[in-house]
Amino acid sequence: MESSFTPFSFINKLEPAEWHALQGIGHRDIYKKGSYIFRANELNDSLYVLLDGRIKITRLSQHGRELIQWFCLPGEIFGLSVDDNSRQRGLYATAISDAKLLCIPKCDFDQYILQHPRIALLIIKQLASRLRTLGDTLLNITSDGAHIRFIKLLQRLSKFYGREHGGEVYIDLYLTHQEMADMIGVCRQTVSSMIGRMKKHGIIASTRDGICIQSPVEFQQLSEQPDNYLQHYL
Amino acid sequence: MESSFTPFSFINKLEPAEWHALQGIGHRDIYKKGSYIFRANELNDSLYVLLDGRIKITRLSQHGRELIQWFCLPGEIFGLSVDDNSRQRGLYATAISDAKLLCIPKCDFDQYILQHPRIALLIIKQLASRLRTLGDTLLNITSDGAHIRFIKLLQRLSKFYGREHGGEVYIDLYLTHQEMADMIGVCRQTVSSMIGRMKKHGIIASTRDGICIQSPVEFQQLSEQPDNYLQHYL
DNA sequence: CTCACAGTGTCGCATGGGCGACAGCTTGGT
DNA sequence: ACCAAGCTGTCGCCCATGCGACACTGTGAG
Repeated sequence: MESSFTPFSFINKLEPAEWHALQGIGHRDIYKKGSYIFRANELNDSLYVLLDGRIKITRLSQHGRELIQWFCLPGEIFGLSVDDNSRQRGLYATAISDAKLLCIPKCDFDQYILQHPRIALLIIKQLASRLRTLGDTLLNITSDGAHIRFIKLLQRLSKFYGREHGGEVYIDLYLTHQEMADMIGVCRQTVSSMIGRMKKHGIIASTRDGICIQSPVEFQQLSEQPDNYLQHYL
Repeated sequence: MESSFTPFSFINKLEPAEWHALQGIGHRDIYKKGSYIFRANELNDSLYVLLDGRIKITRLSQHGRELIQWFCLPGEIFGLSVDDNSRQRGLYATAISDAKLLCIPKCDFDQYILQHPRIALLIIKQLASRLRTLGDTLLNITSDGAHIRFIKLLQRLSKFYGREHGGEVYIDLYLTHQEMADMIGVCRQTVSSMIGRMKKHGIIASTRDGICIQSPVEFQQLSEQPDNYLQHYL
Protein backbone atom coordinates (compact mmCIF):
# COMPACT_ATOMS: atom_id res chain seq x y z
CA MET A 1 0.00 0.00 0.00
CA GLU A 2 2.45 2.56 1.14
CA SER A 3 4.97 1.68 -1.53
CA SER A 4 3.59 3.35 -4.67
CA PHE A 5 2.96 7.02 -4.29
CA THR A 6 1.84 9.63 -6.75
CA PRO A 7 4.20 12.00 -8.55
CA PHE A 8 3.24 14.67 -6.05
CA SER A 9 4.22 12.56 -3.13
CA PHE A 10 6.16 14.27 -0.41
CA ILE A 11 7.34 11.00 1.06
CA ASN A 12 8.93 9.95 -2.21
CA LYS A 13 11.28 12.87 -2.03
CA LEU A 14 12.64 12.01 1.38
CA GLU A 15 15.78 10.03 2.02
CA PRO A 16 15.09 6.85 3.99
CA ALA A 17 16.79 8.34 7.03
CA GLU A 18 14.70 11.50 6.81
CA TRP A 19 11.52 9.51 6.48
CA HIS A 20 12.49 7.36 9.42
CA ALA A 21 13.14 10.40 11.58
CA LEU A 22 9.82 11.90 10.57
CA GLN A 23 7.95 8.78 11.58
CA GLY A 24 9.69 8.99 14.91
CA ILE A 25 8.04 12.29 15.80
CA GLY A 26 4.53 11.42 14.64
CA HIS A 27 1.99 8.77 15.42
CA ARG A 28 -0.15 6.80 13.06
CA ASP A 29 -3.88 7.08 13.03
CA ILE A 30 -6.79 5.79 11.02
CA TYR A 31 -9.84 7.79 9.97
CA LYS A 32 -13.02 6.23 8.66
CA LYS A 33 -14.53 7.34 5.39
CA GLY A 34 -16.53 10.50 5.91
CA SER A 35 -14.88 11.59 9.14
CA TYR A 36 -13.07 14.87 9.63
CA ILE A 37 -9.32 15.03 10.17
CA PHE A 38 -9.69 18.63 11.17
CA ARG A 39 -12.31 21.34 11.02
CA ALA A 40 -12.10 25.04 10.31
CA ASN A 41 -12.44 26.35 13.83
CA GLU A 42 -10.76 23.63 15.78
CA LEU A 43 -7.66 24.39 17.74
CA ASN A 44 -5.27 21.97 16.24
CA ASP A 45 -1.54 22.06 15.97
CA SER A 46 -0.84 19.03 13.86
CA LEU A 47 0.40 18.36 10.40
CA TYR A 48 -0.48 15.23 8.53
CA VAL A 49 1.12 12.95 6.01
CA LEU A 50 -1.35 10.82 4.13
CA LEU A 51 -0.18 7.22 4.01
CA ASP A 52 -3.19 5.66 2.45
CA GLY A 53 -6.64 6.72 1.35
CA ARG A 54 -7.95 9.96 0.01
CA ILE A 55 -8.66 13.30 1.66
CA LYS A 56 -10.55 16.33 0.46
CA ILE A 57 -9.66 19.81 1.62
CA THR A 58 -12.64 22.14 1.68
CA ARG A 59 -13.91 25.46 2.91
CA LEU A 60 -17.41 26.32 3.93
CA SER A 61 -19.14 29.60 3.16
CA GLN A 62 -21.36 31.37 5.67
CA HIS A 63 -24.37 30.15 3.84
CA GLY A 64 -23.41 26.52 3.78
CA ARG A 65 -21.88 26.27 0.36
CA GLU A 66 -18.88 23.99 0.21
CA LEU A 67 -15.82 24.74 -1.88
CA ILE A 68 -13.46 21.87 -2.58
CA GLN A 69 -9.93 23.20 -2.77
CA TRP A 70 -8.09 20.02 -3.56
CA PHE A 71 -7.71 16.34 -2.97
CA CYS A 72 -4.76 14.74 -1.23
CA LEU A 73 -3.39 11.47 -2.45
CA PRO A 74 -1.13 9.07 -0.56
CA GLY A 75 2.32 10.45 0.13
CA GLU A 76 1.23 14.06 0.36
CA ILE A 77 1.64 16.31 3.35
CA PHE A 78 -1.21 18.59 4.37
CA GLY A 79 -2.39 20.81 7.18
CA LEU A 80 0.54 23.20 6.86
CA SER A 81 -1.67 26.22 6.91
CA VAL A 82 -2.44 26.51 10.60
CA ASP A 83 -2.41 30.10 11.67
CA ASP A 84 0.13 30.45 14.45
CA ASN A 85 -1.94 32.98 16.33
CA SER A 86 -5.44 31.63 16.18
CA ARG A 87 -4.21 28.04 15.83
CA GLN A 88 -7.07 27.55 13.39
CA ARG A 89 -7.04 27.10 9.66
CA GLY A 90 -10.38 27.86 8.15
CA LEU A 91 -10.24 24.58 6.31
CA TYR A 92 -11.84 21.20 6.62
CA ALA A 93 -10.06 17.96 5.83
CA THR A 94 -12.39 15.05 5.31
CA ALA A 95 -11.52 11.43 4.59
CA ILE A 96 -13.37 10.48 1.42
CA SER A 97 -12.18 6.92 1.80
CA ASP A 98 -10.78 5.15 4.84
CA ALA A 99 -7.47 6.84 5.47
CA LYS A 100 -4.23 6.06 7.25
CA LEU A 101 -2.29 9.08 8.43
CA LEU A 102 0.89 10.08 10.13
CA CYS A 103 0.07 12.91 12.55
CA ILE A 104 2.86 15.24 13.57
CA PRO A 105 2.65 17.99 16.20
CA LYS A 106 3.56 21.27 14.60
CA CYS A 107 6.21 22.22 17.15
CA ASP A 108 8.00 18.92 16.66
CA PHE A 109 7.80 19.38 12.94
CA ASP A 110 9.40 22.80 13.24
CA GLN A 111 12.27 21.21 15.16
CA TYR A 112 12.52 18.55 12.50
CA ILE A 113 12.79 21.19 9.80
CA LEU A 114 15.50 23.02 11.67
CA GLN A 115 17.48 19.79 11.78
CA HIS A 116 16.75 18.88 8.17
CA PRO A 117 16.82 22.15 6.25
CA ARG A 118 16.73 20.30 2.95
CA ILE A 119 13.18 19.32 3.78
CA ALA A 120 12.32 22.97 4.20
CA LEU A 121 13.11 23.51 0.55
CA LEU A 122 10.79 20.69 -0.39
CA ILE A 123 7.99 22.13 1.68
CA ILE A 124 8.51 25.58 0.25
CA LYS A 125 8.41 24.18 -3.25
CA GLN A 126 5.27 22.28 -2.48
CA LEU A 127 3.53 25.31 -0.99
CA ALA A 128 4.63 27.49 -3.87
CA SER A 129 3.21 24.99 -6.28
CA ARG A 130 -0.13 24.86 -4.47
CA LEU A 131 -0.17 28.60 -4.48
CA ARG A 132 0.25 28.55 -8.23
CA THR A 133 -2.48 25.99 -8.70
CA LEU A 134 -4.86 27.88 -6.48
CA GLY A 135 -4.07 31.11 -8.27
CA ASP A 136 -4.81 29.45 -11.59
CA THR A 137 -8.11 28.27 -10.28
CA LEU A 138 -8.93 31.72 -9.03
CA LEU A 139 -8.14 33.27 -12.38
CA ASN A 140 -10.15 30.64 -14.12
CA ILE A 141 -13.16 31.17 -11.92
CA THR A 142 -13.16 34.94 -12.05
CA SER A 143 -12.64 35.28 -15.73
CA ASP A 144 -14.35 32.37 -17.43
CA GLY A 145 -17.94 31.21 -17.76
CA ALA A 146 -19.27 27.86 -16.66
CA HIS A 147 -18.14 25.89 -19.72
CA ILE A 148 -14.51 26.89 -19.63
CA ARG A 149 -14.43 26.55 -15.88
CA PHE A 150 -15.57 22.99 -16.26
CA ILE A 151 -13.21 22.18 -19.12
CA LYS A 152 -10.28 23.54 -17.19
CA LEU A 153 -11.34 21.63 -14.12
CA LEU A 154 -11.13 18.44 -16.12
CA GLN A 155 -7.73 19.50 -17.37
CA ARG A 156 -6.47 20.09 -13.86
CA LEU A 157 -7.91 16.79 -12.74
CA SER A 158 -6.34 14.90 -15.58
CA LYS A 159 -3.02 16.55 -14.91
CA PHE A 160 -3.09 15.40 -11.30
CA TYR A 161 -5.06 12.20 -11.39
CA GLY A 162 -5.18 11.25 -15.04
CA ARG A 163 -3.96 8.01 -16.58
CA GLU A 164 -3.43 7.79 -20.30
CA HIS A 165 -4.47 4.70 -22.17
CA GLY A 166 -4.79 4.31 -25.91
CA GLY A 167 -5.00 8.00 -26.66
CA GLU A 168 -7.70 8.57 -24.07
CA VAL A 169 -7.20 10.01 -20.61
CA TYR A 170 -8.95 8.38 -17.69
CA ILE A 171 -9.54 10.29 -14.51
CA ASP A 172 -9.79 7.58 -11.90
CA LEU A 173 -11.44 9.70 -9.34
CA TYR A 174 -15.11 9.26 -8.82
CA LEU A 175 -16.68 12.63 -8.28
CA THR A 176 -20.35 13.43 -8.11
CA HIS A 177 -21.68 16.29 -10.19
CA GLN A 178 -22.23 18.15 -6.96
CA GLU A 179 -18.57 17.79 -6.04
CA MET A 180 -17.42 19.07 -9.38
CA ALA A 181 -19.85 21.95 -9.08
CA ASP A 182 -18.32 22.71 -5.68
CA MET A 183 -14.89 22.89 -7.25
CA ILE A 184 -15.79 25.50 -9.83
CA GLY A 185 -18.55 27.44 -8.15
CA VAL A 186 -21.48 26.59 -10.37
CA CYS A 187 -24.65 24.74 -9.49
CA ARG A 188 -25.17 21.03 -9.81
CA GLN A 189 -27.62 21.23 -12.69
CA THR A 190 -25.22 23.22 -14.80
CA VAL A 191 -22.59 20.53 -14.42
CA SER A 192 -25.09 17.80 -15.22
CA SER A 193 -26.19 19.45 -18.40
CA MET A 194 -22.67 20.26 -19.55
CA ILE A 195 -21.62 16.66 -19.03
CA GLY A 196 -24.71 15.51 -20.86
CA ARG A 197 -23.99 17.64 -23.89
CA MET A 198 -20.31 16.78 -23.97
CA LYS A 199 -21.19 13.12 -23.91
CA LYS A 200 -23.53 13.63 -26.84
CA HIS A 201 -20.72 15.23 -28.79
CA GLY A 202 -18.44 12.32 -27.97
CA ILE A 203 -15.94 14.56 -26.23
CA ILE A 204 -16.01 12.78 -22.91
CA ALA A 205 -17.41 9.60 -21.46
CA SER A 206 -18.52 9.39 -17.89
CA THR A 207 -19.31 6.33 -15.85
CA ARG A 208 -19.48 5.28 -12.23
CA ASP A 209 -15.71 4.92 -12.14
CA GLY A 210 -14.77 8.33 -13.36
CA ILE A 211 -14.54 10.44 -16.44
CA CYS A 212 -12.67 9.77 -19.63
CA ILE A 213 -11.50 12.43 -22.03
CA GLN A 214 -11.79 10.79 -25.41
CA SER A 215 -9.65 13.16 -27.42
CA PRO A 216 -7.26 15.18 -25.30
CA VAL A 217 -6.10 17.23 -28.26
CA GLU A 218 -9.56 18.25 -29.32
CA PHE A 219 -10.33 18.90 -25.68
CA GLN A 220 -7.37 21.21 -25.40
CA GLN A 221 -8.64 23.13 -28.40
CA LEU A 222 -12.05 23.45 -26.82
CA SER A 223 -10.56 25.19 -23.81
CA GLU A 224 -9.18 27.86 -26.08
CA GLN A 225 -12.51 28.71 -27.65
CA PRO A 226 -14.38 31.75 -26.42
CA ASP A 227 -17.18 31.09 -24.00
CA ASN A 228 -20.02 32.04 -26.28
CA TYR A 229 -18.83 29.61 -28.94
CA LEU A 230 -19.05 26.79 -26.43
CA GLN A 231 -22.48 27.86 -25.29
CA HIS A 232 -23.82 27.38 -28.76
CA TYR A 233 -21.70 24.48 -29.91
CA LEU A 234 -22.41 22.42 -26.83
CA MET B 1 12.55 54.83 3.93
CA GLU B 2 13.64 51.34 4.62
CA SER B 3 13.22 51.70 8.33
CA SER B 4 9.45 51.40 8.87
CA PHE B 5 7.95 48.26 7.42
CA THR B 6 4.47 46.88 7.56
CA PRO B 7 3.33 44.20 10.00
CA PHE B 8 3.68 41.64 7.20
CA SER B 9 7.26 42.55 6.59
CA PHE B 10 9.64 39.70 6.07
CA ILE B 11 12.67 41.84 6.76
CA ASN B 12 11.37 42.83 10.18
CA LYS B 13 11.51 39.23 11.27
CA LEU B 14 15.15 38.78 10.40
CA GLU B 15 18.01 39.18 12.85
CA PRO B 16 20.44 41.90 11.76
CA ALA B 17 23.04 39.26 10.91
CA GLU B 18 20.56 37.31 8.81
CA TRP B 19 19.52 40.43 6.96
CA HIS B 20 23.10 41.37 6.36
CA ALA B 21 23.87 37.94 4.95
CA LEU B 22 20.85 38.12 2.69
CA GLN B 23 21.92 41.44 1.27
CA GLY B 24 25.28 39.87 0.53
CA ILE B 25 23.80 37.39 -1.93
CA GLY B 26 21.51 39.81 -3.75
CA HIS B 27 21.89 43.03 -5.63
CA ARG B 28 19.79 46.13 -5.44
CA ASP B 29 17.78 47.36 -8.36
CA ILE B 30 15.30 50.09 -9.11
CA TYR B 31 12.16 49.74 -11.20
CA LYS B 32 10.17 52.65 -12.54
CA LYS B 33 6.46 52.92 -11.94
CA GLY B 34 4.59 50.78 -14.42
CA SER B 35 7.47 48.48 -15.34
CA TYR B 36 7.45 44.74 -14.91
CA ILE B 37 9.68 42.99 -12.39
CA PHE B 38 8.82 39.72 -14.02
CA ARG B 39 6.30 38.38 -16.49
CA ALA B 40 4.40 35.13 -16.64
CA ASN B 41 6.41 33.38 -19.29
CA GLU B 42 9.83 34.73 -18.64
CA LEU B 43 12.59 32.41 -17.62
CA ASN B 44 13.60 33.95 -14.39
CA ASP B 45 15.22 32.42 -11.37
CA SER B 46 15.17 35.28 -8.95
CA LEU B 47 13.41 36.11 -5.74
CA TYR B 48 12.77 39.64 -4.65
CA VAL B 49 12.56 41.56 -1.44
CA LEU B 50 10.73 44.82 -1.76
CA LEU B 51 12.67 47.60 -0.06
CA ASP B 52 10.59 50.53 -1.10
CA GLY B 53 7.59 51.17 -3.29
CA ARG B 54 4.60 49.06 -4.13
CA ILE B 55 4.18 46.02 -6.35
CA LYS B 56 1.10 44.30 -7.69
CA ILE B 57 1.05 40.60 -8.42
CA THR B 58 -1.34 39.69 -11.21
CA ARG B 59 -2.35 36.99 -13.61
CA LEU B 60 -3.68 37.41 -17.09
CA SER B 61 -6.43 35.33 -18.61
CA GLN B 62 -6.35 34.11 -22.19
CA HIS B 63 -8.76 36.80 -23.15
CA GLY B 64 -6.87 39.66 -21.61
CA ARG B 65 -8.63 39.98 -18.32
CA GLU B 66 -6.32 40.83 -15.45
CA LEU B 67 -6.70 39.37 -12.00
CA ILE B 68 -4.91 41.13 -9.19
CA GLN B 69 -3.81 38.58 -6.64
CA TRP B 70 -2.21 40.84 -4.09
CA PHE B 71 -0.10 43.85 -3.41
CA CYS B 72 3.35 43.76 -1.90
CA LEU B 73 4.38 46.40 0.56
CA PRO B 74 7.94 47.26 1.62
CA GLY B 75 9.64 44.51 3.57
CA GLU B 76 7.84 41.68 1.86
CA ILE B 77 9.43 38.90 -0.10
CA PHE B 78 7.89 37.77 -3.37
CA GLY B 79 8.55 35.68 -6.42
CA LEU B 80 8.83 32.44 -4.46
CA SER B 81 6.55 30.61 -6.80
CA VAL B 82 8.88 29.91 -9.71
CA ASP B 83 8.30 26.47 -11.05
CA ASP B 84 11.55 24.57 -10.85
CA ASN B 85 10.96 22.74 -14.10
CA SER B 86 9.62 25.36 -16.43
CA ARG B 87 11.39 28.17 -14.54
CA GLN B 88 8.28 30.25 -15.17
CA ARG B 89 5.63 31.38 -12.79
CA GLY B 90 2.48 32.35 -14.58
CA LEU B 91 2.45 35.60 -12.67
CA TYR B 92 3.23 39.20 -13.42
CA ALA B 93 4.82 41.55 -10.92
CA THR B 94 4.40 45.21 -11.78
CA ALA B 95 5.73 48.21 -9.95
CA ILE B 96 2.75 50.46 -9.26
CA SER B 97 5.05 53.10 -7.86
CA ASP B 98 8.79 53.51 -8.28
CA ALA B 99 10.27 50.54 -6.45
CA LYS B 100 13.57 49.61 -4.89
CA LEU B 101 14.26 45.89 -4.74
CA LEU B 102 16.76 43.38 -3.53
CA CYS B 103 17.07 40.68 -6.20
CA ILE B 104 18.32 37.27 -5.16
CA PRO B 105 19.14 34.36 -7.47
CA LYS B 106 17.05 31.38 -6.46
CA CYS B 107 19.96 28.97 -6.15
CA ASP B 108 21.78 31.30 -3.81
CA PHE B 109 18.65 31.73 -1.81
CA ASP B 110 18.32 27.98 -1.46
CA GLN B 111 21.86 27.87 -0.09
CA TYR B 112 21.01 30.69 2.25
CA ILE B 113 18.01 28.78 3.55
CA LEU B 114 20.08 25.68 4.13
CA GLN B 115 22.44 27.76 6.24
CA HIS B 116 19.66 29.60 8.06
CA PRO B 117 16.91 27.06 8.61
CA ARG B 118 15.07 29.42 10.91
CA ILE B 119 14.33 31.53 7.87
CA ALA B 120 12.77 28.53 6.23
CA LEU B 121 10.14 28.47 8.94
CA LEU B 122 9.39 32.12 8.30
CA ILE B 123 8.99 31.50 4.61
CA ILE B 124 6.77 28.51 5.18
CA LYS B 125 4.60 30.52 7.51
CA GLN B 126 4.37 33.30 5.00
CA LEU B 127 3.42 30.99 2.16
CA ALA B 128 0.89 29.18 4.31
CA SER B 129 -0.67 32.47 5.19
CA ARG B 130 -0.91 33.54 1.57
CA LEU B 131 -2.42 30.22 0.76
CA ARG B 132 -5.06 30.85 3.37
CA THR B 133 -5.79 34.32 2.09
CA LEU B 134 -6.03 33.12 -1.46
CA GLY B 135 -8.31 30.29 -0.44
CA ASP B 136 -10.54 32.75 1.36
CA THR B 137 -10.72 34.85 -1.73
CA LEU B 138 -11.57 31.84 -3.82
CA LEU B 139 -14.37 30.82 -1.49
CA ASN B 140 -15.64 34.34 -1.42
CA ILE B 141 -15.67 34.62 -5.18
CA THR B 142 -17.31 31.29 -5.88
CA SER B 143 -20.02 31.55 -3.30
CA ASP B 144 -20.98 35.19 -2.98
CA GLY B 145 -22.55 37.75 -5.28
CA ALA B 146 -21.00 41.03 -6.27
CA HIS B 147 -21.98 42.96 -3.13
CA ILE B 148 -20.52 40.56 -0.62
CA ARG B 149 -17.47 40.06 -2.78
CA PHE B 150 -16.88 43.76 -2.66
CA ILE B 151 -17.56 44.11 1.04
CA LYS B 152 -15.17 41.31 1.83
CA LEU B 153 -12.57 42.80 -0.45
CA LEU B 154 -12.71 45.97 1.59
CA GLN B 155 -12.40 43.91 4.73
CA ARG B 156 -9.32 42.14 3.43
CA LEU B 157 -7.83 45.42 2.33
CA SER B 158 -8.47 47.05 5.66
CA LYS B 159 -6.96 44.08 7.43
CA PHE B 160 -3.76 44.40 5.43
CA TYR B 161 -3.51 48.06 4.62
CA GLY B 162 -5.98 49.71 6.97
CA ARG B 163 -5.23 52.40 9.52
CA GLU B 164 -7.71 53.16 12.25
CA HIS B 165 -8.40 56.72 13.24
CA GLY B 166 -11.25 57.95 15.38
CA GLY B 167 -13.45 54.91 14.89
CA GLU B 168 -13.04 54.97 11.14
CA VAL B 169 -10.74 52.79 9.10
CA TYR B 170 -8.72 54.36 6.32
CA ILE B 171 -7.36 52.24 3.53
CA ASP B 172 -4.38 54.19 2.32
CA LEU B 173 -4.11 52.47 -0.96
CA TYR B 174 -5.35 54.23 -3.99
CA LEU B 175 -7.11 51.78 -6.23
CA THR B 176 -9.13 52.53 -9.30
CA HIS B 177 -12.55 50.96 -9.65
CA GLN B 178 -11.11 48.86 -12.43
CA GLU B 179 -8.45 47.49 -10.12
CA MET B 180 -10.95 46.59 -7.45
CA ALA B 181 -13.10 44.96 -10.10
CA ASP B 182 -10.05 42.96 -11.16
CA MET B 183 -9.60 41.72 -7.63
CA ILE B 184 -13.09 40.29 -7.28
CA GLY B 185 -13.97 39.34 -10.81
CA VAL B 186 -16.78 41.77 -11.54
CA CYS B 187 -16.94 44.53 -14.09
CA ARG B 188 -15.91 48.10 -13.51
CA GLN B 189 -19.42 49.53 -13.67
CA THR B 190 -20.65 47.20 -10.97
CA VAL B 191 -17.95 48.44 -8.63
CA SER B 192 -18.70 52.06 -9.48
CA SER B 193 -22.36 51.69 -8.73
CA MET B 194 -21.80 49.77 -5.50
CA ILE B 195 -19.43 52.44 -4.27
CA GLY B 196 -21.90 55.12 -5.27
CA ARG B 197 -24.71 53.55 -3.33
CA MET B 198 -22.59 52.82 -0.28
CA LYS B 199 -21.49 56.42 -0.20
CA LYS B 200 -25.12 57.54 -0.32
CA HIS B 201 -25.86 55.36 2.67
CA GLY B 202 -22.92 56.85 4.54
CA ILE B 203 -21.25 53.47 4.90
CA ILE B 204 -18.02 54.39 3.20
CA ALA B 205 -16.31 57.51 1.90
CA SER B 206 -14.05 57.41 -1.07
CA THR B 207 -11.62 60.01 -2.26
CA ARG B 208 -8.51 60.25 -4.38
CA ASP B 209 -6.42 59.03 -1.45
CA GLY B 210 -8.28 55.87 -0.73
CA ILE B 211 -11.39 54.54 0.87
CA CYS B 212 -12.61 55.04 4.38
CA ILE B 213 -14.96 52.70 6.17
CA GLN B 214 -17.02 54.95 8.35
CA SER B 215 -18.45 52.40 10.70
CA PRO B 216 -16.47 49.18 10.80
CA VAL B 217 -18.99 47.50 13.09
CA GLU B 218 -21.93 48.23 10.87
CA PHE B 219 -19.81 47.21 7.93
CA GLN B 220 -19.06 43.89 9.54
CA GLN B 221 -22.78 43.32 9.98
CA LEU B 222 -23.40 44.09 6.34
CA SER B 223 -21.06 41.33 5.29
CA GLU B 224 -23.20 38.86 7.16
CA GLN B 225 -26.41 39.78 5.39
CA PRO B 226 -27.65 37.60 2.58
CA ASP B 227 -26.91 38.83 -0.91
CA ASN B 228 -30.45 39.64 -1.90
CA TYR B 229 -30.89 41.86 1.15
CA LEU B 230 -27.95 43.94 0.06
CA GLN B 231 -29.22 44.16 -3.48
CA HIS B 232 -32.35 45.85 -2.27
CA TYR B 233 -30.98 47.80 0.64
CA LEU B 234 -28.13 49.28 -1.32
C1' DC C 1 -36.37 -8.70 -2.34
C1' DT C 2 -37.49 -4.25 -1.42
C1' DC C 3 -37.14 0.12 0.42
C1' DA C 4 -34.79 4.32 1.13
C1' DC C 5 -31.72 7.43 -0.42
C1' DA C 6 -28.30 9.44 -3.09
C1' DG C 7 -27.19 10.80 -7.59
C1' DT C 8 -28.70 12.19 -12.32
C1' DG C 9 -31.41 14.30 -16.37
C1' DT C 10 -34.22 17.95 -17.72
C1' DC C 11 -37.84 21.62 -17.61
C1' DG C 12 -38.83 26.68 -17.19
C1' DC C 13 -38.64 31.00 -14.91
C1' DA C 14 -36.51 35.08 -12.79
C1' DT C 15 -32.64 37.81 -12.38
C1' DG C 16 -27.94 39.36 -11.39
C1' DG C 17 -24.65 41.38 -13.50
C1' DG C 18 -21.85 41.84 -18.01
C1' DC C 19 -21.36 44.99 -21.52
C1' DG C 20 -21.76 49.01 -24.74
C1' DA C 21 -22.45 53.77 -24.75
C1' DC C 22 -21.60 58.21 -23.49
C1' DA C 23 -21.28 62.38 -20.63
C1' DG C 24 -18.84 64.57 -16.92
C1' DC C 25 -14.47 64.91 -14.21
C1' DT C 26 -9.41 64.78 -12.81
C1' DT C 27 -4.80 65.05 -13.61
C1' DG C 28 -0.43 65.28 -15.50
C1' DG C 29 2.41 66.60 -19.43
C1' DT C 30 4.07 70.26 -22.36
C1' DA D 1 -3.14 77.14 -19.48
C1' DC D 2 -4.68 73.61 -22.44
C1' DC D 3 -5.33 69.24 -24.17
C1' DA D 4 -5.24 64.32 -24.05
C1' DA D 5 -5.88 60.44 -21.58
C1' DG D 6 -7.62 58.04 -17.97
C1' DC D 7 -11.15 57.65 -14.37
C1' DT D 8 -15.98 57.86 -12.75
C1' DG D 9 -21.26 57.88 -12.83
C1' DT D 10 -25.21 56.17 -14.95
C1' DC D 11 -28.50 54.15 -18.50
C1' DG D 12 -30.63 50.10 -20.57
C1' DC D 13 -30.55 45.77 -22.83
C1' DC D 14 -30.06 40.90 -22.63
C1' DC D 15 -28.32 36.48 -21.69
C1' DA D 16 -25.97 32.92 -18.87
C1' DT D 17 -26.89 30.81 -14.75
C1' DG D 18 -29.02 29.96 -10.45
C1' DC D 19 -32.81 27.67 -8.53
C1' DG D 20 -37.10 25.06 -7.69
C1' DA D 21 -39.44 21.11 -9.19
C1' DC D 22 -39.89 16.46 -10.26
C1' DA D 23 -39.24 11.97 -12.46
C1' DC D 24 -35.95 8.33 -13.12
C1' DT D 25 -32.08 5.22 -12.03
C1' DG D 26 -28.74 2.66 -9.44
C1' DT D 27 -26.93 0.97 -5.08
C1' DG D 28 -26.43 -0.55 -0.48
C1' DA D 29 -28.64 -1.94 3.90
C1' DG D 30 -31.66 -4.86 6.21
